[in-house]
Amino acid sequence: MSVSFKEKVYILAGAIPSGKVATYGQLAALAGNAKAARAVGVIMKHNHNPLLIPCHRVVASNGALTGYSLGKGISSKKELLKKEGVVFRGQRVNLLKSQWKRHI
DNA sequence: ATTTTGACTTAAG
DNA sequence: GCTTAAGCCAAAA
Repeated sequence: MSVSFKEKVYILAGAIPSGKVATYGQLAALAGNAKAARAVGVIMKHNHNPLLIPCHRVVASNGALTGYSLGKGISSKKELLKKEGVVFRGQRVNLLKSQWKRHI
């Protein structure tokens, strides 16, 4: 393959529209390996393009906000998502309404 | 080349 | 709903 797994993840992450969120597992699956969700997390942490890669739109499968390397971390991430219109259910994101569904 | 790590996920109690 | 345990993968050291 021409592009590495992480490059696909970057591309996919960058394709997440505003107001929507995707799970690590989802990105991993779209990137080619549904079981590489962990790797996706590591990649996100190591990412160096926060402007091109809205990693704040990537959440855990249960809708919880796990990590964030910018601002105040989770707090900043949550506020940012809220601002974008993502539906929150308390401390977690309502994936039923705000999960990004890629147009196959 | 090998080992460690980590922003995950699912299953079970 | 929360905690514990185990599985699985790619990237970094």
